[in-house]
Amino acid sequence: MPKVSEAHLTQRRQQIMAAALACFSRQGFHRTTMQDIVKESGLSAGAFYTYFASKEAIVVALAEEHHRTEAAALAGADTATDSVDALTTLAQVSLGRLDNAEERQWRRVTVQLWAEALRDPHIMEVTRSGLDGPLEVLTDVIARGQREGTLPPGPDPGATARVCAAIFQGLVLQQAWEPELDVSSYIEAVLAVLAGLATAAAGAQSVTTG
Amino acid sequence: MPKVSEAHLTQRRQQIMAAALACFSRQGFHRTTMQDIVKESGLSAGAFYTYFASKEAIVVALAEEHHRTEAAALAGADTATDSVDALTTLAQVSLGRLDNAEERQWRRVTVQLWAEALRDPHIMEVTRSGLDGPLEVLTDVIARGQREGTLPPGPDPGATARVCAAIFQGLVLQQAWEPELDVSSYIEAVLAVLAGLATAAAGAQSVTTG
Amino acid sequence: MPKVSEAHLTQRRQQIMAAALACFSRQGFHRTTMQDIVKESGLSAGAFYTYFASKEAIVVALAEEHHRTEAAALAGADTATDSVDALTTLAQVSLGRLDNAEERQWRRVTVQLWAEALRDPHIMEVTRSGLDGPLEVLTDVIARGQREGTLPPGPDPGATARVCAAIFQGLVLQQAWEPELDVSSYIEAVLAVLAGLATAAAGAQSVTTG
Amino acid sequence: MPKVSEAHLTQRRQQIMAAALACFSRQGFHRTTMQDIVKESGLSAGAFYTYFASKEAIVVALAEEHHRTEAAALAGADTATDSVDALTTLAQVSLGRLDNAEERQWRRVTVQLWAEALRDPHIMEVTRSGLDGPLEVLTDVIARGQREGTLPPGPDPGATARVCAAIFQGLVLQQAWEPELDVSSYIEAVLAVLAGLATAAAGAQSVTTG
DNA sequence: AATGAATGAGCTTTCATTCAT
DNA sequence: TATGAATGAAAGCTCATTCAT
Repeated sequence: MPKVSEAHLTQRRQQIMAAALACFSRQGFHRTTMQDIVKESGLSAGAFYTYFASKEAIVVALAEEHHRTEAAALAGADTATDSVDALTTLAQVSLGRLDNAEERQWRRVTVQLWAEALRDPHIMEVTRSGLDGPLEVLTDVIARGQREGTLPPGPDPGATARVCAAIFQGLVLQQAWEPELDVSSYIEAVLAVLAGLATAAAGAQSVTTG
Repeated sequence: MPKVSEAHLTQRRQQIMAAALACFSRQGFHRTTMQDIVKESGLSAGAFYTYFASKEAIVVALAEEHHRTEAAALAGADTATDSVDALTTLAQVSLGRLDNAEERQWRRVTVQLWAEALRDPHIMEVTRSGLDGPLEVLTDVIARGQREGTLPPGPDPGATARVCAAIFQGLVLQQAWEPELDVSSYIEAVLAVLAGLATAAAGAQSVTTG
Repeated sequence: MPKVSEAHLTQRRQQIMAAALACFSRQGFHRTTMQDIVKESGLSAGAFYTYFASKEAIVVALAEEHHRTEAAALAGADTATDSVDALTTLAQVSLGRLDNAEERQWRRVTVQLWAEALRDPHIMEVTRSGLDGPLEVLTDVIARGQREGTLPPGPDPGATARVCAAIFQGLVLQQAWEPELDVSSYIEAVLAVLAGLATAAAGAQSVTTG
Repeated sequence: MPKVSEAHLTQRRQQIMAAALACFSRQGFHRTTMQDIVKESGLSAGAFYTYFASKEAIVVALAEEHHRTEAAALAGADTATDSVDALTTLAQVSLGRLDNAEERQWRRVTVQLWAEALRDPHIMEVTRSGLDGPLEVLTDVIARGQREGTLPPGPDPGATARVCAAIFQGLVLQQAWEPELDVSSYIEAVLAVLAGLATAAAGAQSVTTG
C-alpha cells in the first residue's frame, strides 16, 4: 500500500494499542510476547514496528493515553463554588468512572503501570503527572475549604489531598482484584466521610464564631 | 546426606530472600535474573534451587513473609473498646509502620506484588488475604461503631472498611513513588477524617436521641 | 505503460548505484539496508526494484562497473615497444589512478568485493576477470621482456605478473585503510623495483652475450 | 558441571573459535548464523555466550589470534646481517607460510577481516597492527640496506616496505581466490625482484665508488 | 512508473533450570 | 550439600521484498 491517509495511520496505532491493552490486561507486560500482541492485532510483527519503536514504547504510549483520558475526565469537575461540593463532585466523577466494565482492562493495566513506573523513568514521569495534576487540584480545593471554614482547619491540605488520591488509587487496586466490587456503596462511604468533614468544620466554625 | 541443622536451612532461606528482596526492589521481578539473585546472595545457582523450587517460588515466599509481617503488626491493634479509638489506633499503627527507611524495599516490592497478583493465582491468594483479614477487622469495628453510635449510621461498614484499606494502599503506592513523602502529616489528615466521622456521628446521635 | 526514455532509465540506475556505492563504502554491504540505499537515492523501495532485481544485483552491478572502469583505464597502457617501458607505464597508470579522492569510495567497496567474491560465484567471476585480464597482459609483456632480454630470464612470467598484480592489490588495500597514504612515493618504489629488474637483465644479457 | 579446570575453559574457547573459523571461511561472517557456529562447535547457543560476549566478539578474537600467529611466524626472520638476505628470508618465511592447506581457512577469513576492518574500529586496530609491525621491520631493514649500499638508494624505505607488504597481501588474496595457486613460483619471482634490486645497488655502488 | 505500508522468516541473544562432578 | 557450565526454547526485533493503490 502506498501513501495512506493520516486517519489510516492513526487507526492502525489504535488497533495496535487496543491489542496491546487486551494482552497486557490478560497476561501482564512481561508475560505478553510481541507475538501475542501481533496476533491479537491481526497484523504482522513488522507492521508493529512501523508504528512503535519497541515493546516498551507501547507501554509508554498506553500510559500516556491513560493519563490523557483521566485528565480529560477530571477536567472541569472542580468548578463548584463550595469546596465540599467540589470534592463531592470530584469523588463521584473519578470513582464513578471506574464502575464500568469497559474500564476493567485499564484497571488491570494501571496497576501494572504503577509497578512499571518504579523501573522506568519515562513511565514514572507519565504516571506521576497523573497523580500530581489531581493532587494540585485537590490541594487547592481543600485549602480553599479550610479558608472558608467548610473544611476542618487542622490538617495540611496537601496531605489531605493525598488521602483523597489514596481513596481513588485503592479503589482502582481493589477493583482490579475484584471486578464485581460494589462501587456505589464505596462512593457512599466516601461521601459520608466528606460529610463528616463538613460537619466537623461546621462545628468548629460555630465554636469559633459562636 | 551431610545433614545440616534446621537453623542453617532457615538462615540460608532468609539469606536468599533478602537477596531477592533487594534485587526485586531495585529492578523488579522480571528484570531480575536468577544470576542477579544468586550473585547478591553470594551463593551458587545450584544452591538456590536447594532452597526454592523456582523463581516464582521466591516471589510467593516473599509475598507470604510480607503478609505474615503485616498481620503481626496489626494483631491486637483493634482492642480499644471505643471503635473510633480502635480505628485511630489501627491507622496510626498501620500507616506509621510504613514511615521507616527499612520498609522502602518492601514498599517497592509490594506494589509489584499487587501487579503480579493479577497473573498468579497463588500470589493473588496471599495478597488478597493480606487485604481480607484487615477488611474483616475494620468491618467489625465500623459496624460496632455504627451500632454504638460513635460512627455515622449510613454507609455500609464493608464499604467503609474498603475506604480505610484504600487509604493504606494509596500511601504505600505514593511512598513507593516518593520515598521522602511526609507520612506524619498524612496520618494527621487521616485522623482528622476519623474525627470528622466521630463528630458527625455525635451530631446525628444527638438529633436521633434528642 | 507510461514509457520513459532510455536515458531516464539509465540515469535512474546510476542514481541508485551512486547511492549504493556511498552506503556500501560507509557501512559495508551487510550493514547497509535497502532502506539506507533507498533513502540515500531519494527514491522509494518500490522504485529500487524496478531497476534492480535484488540487493545482491546491485552489488554485482557495482562490481561490473568497477571492472569496466578499470579495464578502460588500462586499455592501451601496454603499447610501448620496450617491455620495461610498458611495465613502467602500466604501473604509473594503474597505481596513479588510485591517488584520487574520488576513488576513495571505490577502494573501500573493492576490498569488500574481494571478500564477497569468496561467497558469491557471480561476483567472483566479475572480480576474477578484473584480475585475469591484467594478468594476461602482464604475462605477455613479461614473457616478451624475457625473450628480448630486457627482463631477467629466470622466473615464470605468469608468477611475476601475479607479483605485479599483488603490488596493485596491496596498494588498494593499504589505501582503503589509510586514505592519506603517499601514493607517489609508493610508485617511485615500484619503479625502482622495475629498474632493478632491467639492470639485472642487462647484466645477465652482457654475461650471456659477452 | 561444576568448577572446571582452566585448561578446559581454554579448550572450549578454542573449540568455538575453530568452529567459527570453519563457518566464516565457508560462508563469510554475515551469512554465518550463530546457529551455524553452535552446531559446528557441537555446543549449545548458551554455551557460546559463556565464552564470547557476542558474534562480533569472536570475529575480534579470531583477528587477534591471527595477528598473534603471524607475528610469531615473523619473529626472528630478519636477523640476517645482510639486508638483502634478511629481505629474502622474510619473503621466504612469510610467503612460504601461506603455502599450506591448513592455512586455507585463514586466508579466506583474512580477506574478510580486511573488509571488516573498514567498519569495525577494533578489528581495524588489530588488523592494522598486523601490517604496521612488519612494515616497521621492513623499513628498518631496507633503510639499512640503502645505507650499506646493498639496496638502491633512491626510493623511500617506508614506501618500499609497503610494496613488500603488498606483495604479501596480494598473494593472500590471490590464494584465497585460487587455492591451487603455485606459491613456489610466486616466491621465485619475488626473489628475482630482490636479486634485481641487489644487482642494481651493486651497479650504482660501483659507479659511485668507481 | 512510482509509492511505502505490510509481510514474516529468520536473526542474535537471554536466562530459568539442570546435573555431572 | 554445593558448584557453575551447560542447555535450548523462546524472546524481541530486523529487513529484503512485495503489491494494492
